Amino acid sequence: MLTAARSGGRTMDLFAQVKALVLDGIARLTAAGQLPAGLDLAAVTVEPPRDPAHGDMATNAAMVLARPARMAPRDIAAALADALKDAPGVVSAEVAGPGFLNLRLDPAQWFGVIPQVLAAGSDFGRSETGAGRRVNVEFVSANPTGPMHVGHVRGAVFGDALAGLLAFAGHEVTREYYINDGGAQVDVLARSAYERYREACGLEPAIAEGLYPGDYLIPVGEALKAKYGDRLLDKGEQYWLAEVREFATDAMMAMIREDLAALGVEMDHYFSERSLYGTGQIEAALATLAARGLIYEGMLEPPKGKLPEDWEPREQTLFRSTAFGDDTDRPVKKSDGGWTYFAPDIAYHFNKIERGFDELIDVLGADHGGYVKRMKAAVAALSENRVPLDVKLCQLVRLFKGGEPFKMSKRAGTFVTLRDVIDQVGPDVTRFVMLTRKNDAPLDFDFDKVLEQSKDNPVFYVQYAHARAQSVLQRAAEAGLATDDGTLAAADLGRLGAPGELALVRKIAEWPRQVEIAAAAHEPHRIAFYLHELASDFHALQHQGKLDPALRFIREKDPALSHARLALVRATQLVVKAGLGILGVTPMDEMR
RNA sequence: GGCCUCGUAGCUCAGAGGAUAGAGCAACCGCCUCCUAAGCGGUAGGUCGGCGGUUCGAAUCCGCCCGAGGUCGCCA
Repeated sequence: MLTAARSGGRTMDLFAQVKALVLDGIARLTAAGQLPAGLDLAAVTVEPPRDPAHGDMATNAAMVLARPARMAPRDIAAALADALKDAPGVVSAEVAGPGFLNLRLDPAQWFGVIPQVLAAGSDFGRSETGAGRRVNVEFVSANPTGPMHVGHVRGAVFGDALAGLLAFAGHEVTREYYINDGGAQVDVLARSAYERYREACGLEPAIAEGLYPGDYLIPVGEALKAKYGDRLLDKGEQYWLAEVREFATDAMMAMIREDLAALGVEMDHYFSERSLYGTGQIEAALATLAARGLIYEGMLEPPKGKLPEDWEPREQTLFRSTAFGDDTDRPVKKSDGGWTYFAPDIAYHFNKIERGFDELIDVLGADHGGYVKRMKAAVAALSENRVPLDVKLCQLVRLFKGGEPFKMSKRAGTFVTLRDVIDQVGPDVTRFVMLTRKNDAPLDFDFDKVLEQSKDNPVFYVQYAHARAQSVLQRAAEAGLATDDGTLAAADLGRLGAPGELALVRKIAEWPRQVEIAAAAHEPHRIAFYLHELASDFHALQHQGKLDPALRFIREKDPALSHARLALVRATQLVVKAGLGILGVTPMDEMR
């Protein structure tokens, strides 16, 4: 069974295979009457034990089944051990602790992963768990009123890596950007651009308080002059506002797309908030809710504690989000009759649902935390609980330089844009560092430390593993050894078995499992941490060769052994490459 | 005051309900005639914020406190 390592052309997870063995063992015990029928096996897991001394894999089956089976856990474990001890690939099965069953595998099972990796290349670890599921990942969605600043970078990187991760796990993924071009902020943008237009026409710009003062609007003003000449001068706002707004918004979006491209992010779809207005889509979404009795005219309780100064009770149009777990119902109309931000957002999510996505993910800044419940409520209501919405909140990035906090201030001109970051440290470093923390933990970003070329810097540590593998393969080729994947895949892996080699191949074998765990949890940072561990095992093994030449990868007098070890090196490199690929980081072949 | 996120080694952080809680940095002790020392090994370091509860088993799930940040009708 364990040698049937592939299924449907895709590599299978060794842990999944062993779990299948365990489940098969349970089935045989059940058939033999040693276990009652109808047991729920959902909680049975097969995992690498924390302590390697406990064996290769451990299952909790006996402890999970003890209560429903009304048996002592160690008795179940003993029976299961007996059923599994002769299973193919299993060397021993021992009962331990409160009822763990520790399994030891023939090392050949572990090393058998290597040819799978070589055959699949950097596709090794791709999963089918998401097959047939369409996921929409909405991220960045920065207001189209200026260039992207550093605060947007984390969300951009996180969303893109999450999308890559889900795609690797078999989902059909759409990366989407919601353009907030429907609110008052784009009118402000238009007025700001208009002043720059006046400036381009030789007049003194009047950039009042509240307008956007940034230099990036100067070329927009010049472009407006090129397009309109002086036709917009001395005209009332109603004359030019809509046109200038569209022109400026387009210019801002062009700039943002360039920013994203510099970071290596490419969206599949840009969705304009404005396109929801005047097309009946907001009304239709709210009508859908109204038809379910979820829209009503009513009065809201004032918030607890300190009241806003201008609070006065008012009847307004409300969405009954409390029916879906929100703390209070939420207004969809402002007092002037216009929509609140929430209304088009409801329509936008309704649109996503109607496009047929099976799952929605919104990546937002932590300051939007208060928005999560109502949006989940809206999606649950609109999809009748069919489509889950997961909202991932990204915490702040704290900037440092040389260990000192880096104060940002628009006024002082120390406003840090995404471009500033990319220009200084490059997209690969930026991306990797942003992914070395959970999304909901704050992150420190030190311009000096992230560029440090040492093991203290996880980016270089992982990159170096890839480069070092490349260097070893290069050396081998220079020594006259064949290093193509076909030759390596055919190597006699029975020659492997040193402790460091086993540790490394075990880590490689964990890759498909890590992908599935990370994808299920929507946590790309797990990939970054896994890569660091993999790199560590590889660097350690490489170092063994320094202490004992017999353990070097390249043994010129023993080509067969060299090929086996080079196969391991190459497999490591391919997994590093695959992992970096998910994170959107370019693997380096050389780092001198 | 309500809600959200967080609280793990001196520091920065991992940790799908599993066994004696891990990694990096900092500290201390070592390792290059050598496939990249841009690296590797060892020592030391903990009432997992606190108290209860659920469970065979809790850093993990639930409740209540304490602390940090965010947020709270007509901003997006």
